[in-house]
Amino acid sequence: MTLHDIAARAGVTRITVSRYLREPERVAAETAQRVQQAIDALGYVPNVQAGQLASGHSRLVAALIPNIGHSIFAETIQGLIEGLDGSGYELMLMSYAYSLEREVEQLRAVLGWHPAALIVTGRQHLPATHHLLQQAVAHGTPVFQIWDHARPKHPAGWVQVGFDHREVGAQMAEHLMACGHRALAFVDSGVVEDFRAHERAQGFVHAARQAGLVAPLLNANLGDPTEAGRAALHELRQAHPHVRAVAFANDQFALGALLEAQSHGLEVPKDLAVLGFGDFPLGAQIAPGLSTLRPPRVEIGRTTAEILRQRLLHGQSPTDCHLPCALVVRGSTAANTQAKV
Amino acid sequence: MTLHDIAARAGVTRITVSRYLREPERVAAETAQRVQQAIDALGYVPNVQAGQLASGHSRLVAALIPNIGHSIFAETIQGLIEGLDGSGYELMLMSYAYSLEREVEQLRAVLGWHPAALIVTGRQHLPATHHLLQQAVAHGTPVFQIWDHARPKHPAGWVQVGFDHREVGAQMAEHLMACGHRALAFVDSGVVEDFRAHERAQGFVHAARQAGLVAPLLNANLGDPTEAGRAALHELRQAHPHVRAVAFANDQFALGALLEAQSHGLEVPKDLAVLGFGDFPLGAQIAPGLSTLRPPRVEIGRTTAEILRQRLLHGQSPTDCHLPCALVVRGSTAANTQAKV
DNA sequence: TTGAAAGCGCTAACAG
DNA sequence: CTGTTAGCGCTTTCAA
Repeated sequence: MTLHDIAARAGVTRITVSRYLREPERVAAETAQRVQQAIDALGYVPNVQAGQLASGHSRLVAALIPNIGHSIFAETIQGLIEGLDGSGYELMLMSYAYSLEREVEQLRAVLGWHPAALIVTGRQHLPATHHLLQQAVAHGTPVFQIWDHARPKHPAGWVQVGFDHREVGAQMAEHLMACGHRALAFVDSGVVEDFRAHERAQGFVHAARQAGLVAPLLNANLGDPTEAGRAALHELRQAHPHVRAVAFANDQFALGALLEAQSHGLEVPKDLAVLGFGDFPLGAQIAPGLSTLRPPRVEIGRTTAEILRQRLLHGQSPTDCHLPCALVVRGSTAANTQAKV
Repeated sequence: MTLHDIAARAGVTRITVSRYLREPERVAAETAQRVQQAIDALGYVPNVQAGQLASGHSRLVAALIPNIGHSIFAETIQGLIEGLDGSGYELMLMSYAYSLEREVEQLRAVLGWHPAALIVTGRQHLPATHHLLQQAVAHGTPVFQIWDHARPKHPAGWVQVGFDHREVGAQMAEHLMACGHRALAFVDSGVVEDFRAHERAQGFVHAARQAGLVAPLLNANLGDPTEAGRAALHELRQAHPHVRAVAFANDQFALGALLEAQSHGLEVPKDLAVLGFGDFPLGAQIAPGLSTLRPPRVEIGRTTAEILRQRLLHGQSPTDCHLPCALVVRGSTAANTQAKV
């Protein structure tokens, strides 16, 4: 089923059908009608790949995501898809399970599809990845770095949509200090490639040091994150029994620690303040509610889609969008506080 | 950067380069080396779309998912991606937010890419969707229905990977009855298009009726599912105060209900047994642990990928894979029971 | 307003 | 083992 079949049935040539599909106003009304009838009758679906090959224009956007199973990224993807809906662009998703080697491979594979834009997560990649991205940019393909936003500003062609994770780490320390705490600690992710978690950790420790405090930094175990949070709290209480306020690289760790603390009879937040990151759904349901920083999960996807459309359709767009995290104070850091959302 | 450039640099013609890429053993070792050098030097990436157009073979798999944001589907996608990794096939993902109208549109859009296989969620679609899928099958494109498995068996070309949701509903009723309960109820999803939840509800009510019981059936509100679970329990206690065991369409509802029950001083499972579906991570962490049915989230993705590879590479494959749910008994239905996983 | 010719980058089939 | 010819389904440019 090709243009040819439609053309034959409508009594025109292929080019007229093609033109009707792309610029219907340039075809006589009466011809248009016959063509449309033929299309409907035969259930014609244009071959996108042939069209792209001939025109040199791609309608494909490729996104490289560390782990789609993580709900935090799943919502961003959902936002991306919704934002792209109706634009004519399709999304090709690659998930590399936090393996940077696989990221390069996936990038290589996807480049063969000649995507109109590339979306990558964060700023940290293997040199080979950077090299390929540079080439793509040089070739006119915009590259979006999402879930991150940091100075120094990247060169032209690159777009950042996200927030500064060091700054978020600092926000976390400042909130705990504002609650009156001086004995702080941070539990970082044990996944080496979770660079953004490490930046939050650094931001936290740095802010504490600025305030004259020394905040110990632990690494959570791999495996089930809630279990890891439990274990981390256990370890922390052995090694640093004086600590009264702990921030975690994510809410799952924090939740595990909260449950662990309670099961040992500690009162939260009186004996121990607990602060998470991510605003996962359950933090609002448990008692006490989990204080946390809420990243703009869906907004990152939607904004990226929006900038993408501007860029691809009109050639111009912002190169930069800072979407800050919101501090959500619940009971785990501030006694007698209503959920402030 | 095309085959031509590589060929020129290696002192051969395009076809030799093309052949080297696809059947390296059919090229002289010495030639192969020169070609490879040229490829490396110029950083050549073959144009997938041109190749597919010329060969008529597609290396694209399209998947239609109700909602990627739902972690339950996110893990299936992760499984799919992992299972497809290294096969040379790429995944194109479409999420239609449980809108069947959008599902048809997305299907239409993706058909233009001439995918090698289609993956759809469940068996229930608009007639237009069914029609298009039929056409695809008639054309030799296999269609996978995932997250569902039911008789009567579909015609050739279709593959089911999942489980029978009515059966799961029955399993839920049977577990509660085995715990000694006679006053049962089911809280179904309020999303009209969540057909699989409705099937679980029907299976539940049917199994209860077989046992001579009348189990009331409520619909949860839309919006935040944990809140909806809370509200549903409230409503249930007003309308059917005698009920002592409730099953829910998913764990989030169940969790909300569990928390609601506890906040009203009800003892779980003594005063009220609570059973969920999905085995979301938190059910194991809270006290009492949430009893639930665990669907093979990741396995559905992996198995689908496996069957897909068999089908696309060797032409033959099972047409059917039943992956049952596991009953996970924790404290919310059985007092003094260890988590049995 | 419509059509003819040429070609996008690659591969199939056959020939050498 | 390598090359030639033809063409995948569509779009571009130009001419009618």
